[in-house]
Amino acid sequence: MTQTVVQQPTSKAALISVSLAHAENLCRANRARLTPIRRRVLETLHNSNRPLGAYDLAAALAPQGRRMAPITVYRALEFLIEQGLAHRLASLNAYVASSQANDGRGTAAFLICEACGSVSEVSSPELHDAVSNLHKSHSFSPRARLLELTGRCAHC
Amino acid sequence: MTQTVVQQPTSKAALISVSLAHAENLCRANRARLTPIRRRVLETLHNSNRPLGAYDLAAALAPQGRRMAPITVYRALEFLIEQGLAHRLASLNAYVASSQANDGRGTAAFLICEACGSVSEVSSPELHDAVSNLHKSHSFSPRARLLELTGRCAHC
DNA sequence: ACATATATGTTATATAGCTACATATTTAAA
DNA sequence: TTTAAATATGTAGCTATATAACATATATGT
Ligand SMILES: [Zn+2]
Ligand SMILES: [Zn+2]
Ligand SMILES: [Zn+2]
Ligand SMILES: [Zn+2]
Repeated sequence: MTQTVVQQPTSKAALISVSLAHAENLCRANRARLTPIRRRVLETLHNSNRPLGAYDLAAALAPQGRRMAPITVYRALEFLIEQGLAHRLASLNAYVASSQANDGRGTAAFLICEACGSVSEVSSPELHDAVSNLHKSHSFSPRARLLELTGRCAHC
Repeated sequence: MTQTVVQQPTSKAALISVSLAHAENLCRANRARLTPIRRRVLETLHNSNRPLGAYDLAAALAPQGRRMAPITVYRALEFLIEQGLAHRLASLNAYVASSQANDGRGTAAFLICEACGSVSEVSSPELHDAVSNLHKSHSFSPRARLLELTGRCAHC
């Protein structure tokens, strides 16, 4: 009996369309509106293999030579970040799409490669606990966490 | 036999002068030059009970109405950060003097209170290990760590 | 005293993010 | 299904943060 090995849809395009579908669902569930502009910003972030600045996005989202008004991009980013669909990297003044892989795994950190510019979102229960204990031991009520580690990735 | 309880020099002014003396020693050891400008920037940071922006420093360091050239402040900050005497808080675009208390205790994090603006530099071996393991498990060579936790402090 | 490296002064510019207010679109109520 | 309210976008100008480029001054080592 022969077995057919089906190629899983792991191409970049396929992964992105999965992410966008997830975003649609999430927003529907939250009664939040993933408008065309917001969707295009998210899509552009997913299509990029490195973080994009707000003005990069503004340029990417307008036709040749022109550029979308920066405020429009900032408003879309604010929405996406609120929904947990994107992150701001404070050390780069740039933005990335959230990785599905890290959903609901608690405290996430970003590994930022200075050589190739790539960023990966990672987490560990150990890290989550350490941060959590740090809060507790200082009676600090957390709202936002910013964990960015800069250096060289495995490949560089 | 009577015992004289000597008041320890724990006033703010005394603590600051200890910190500045430490800075002098450190720079001497590193053959780095703690020039008057750099020293004044560091002193101003120590005198503040909250982080200061570069332009705040520029205003504070020039006589009434005038302001030091921003680039001068940025150059001084760059020096202080290189020497480990100050930190940049990326989530605030602001700067703080390093706490002596955290010297050589590995990875430090900052607890930033949104209500009162205070910042404390904290650490734990647990946090240090968690970050360290995260690096290792992703074959990532770290250079800089950015750990900022925003919320409400014990007092607020 | 000289040469070199380091630090500061001066001016202009780049980059990032936001305010204010008008218009359009969507949603919910009447 | 009008109407009203809430939400989103357009447009213009502005504020805040950070750096580039080049000249001058000061310190350091020979
Ligand atoms: Zn995420
Ligand atoms: Zn890399
Ligand atoms: Zn420190
Ligand atoms: Zn507080």
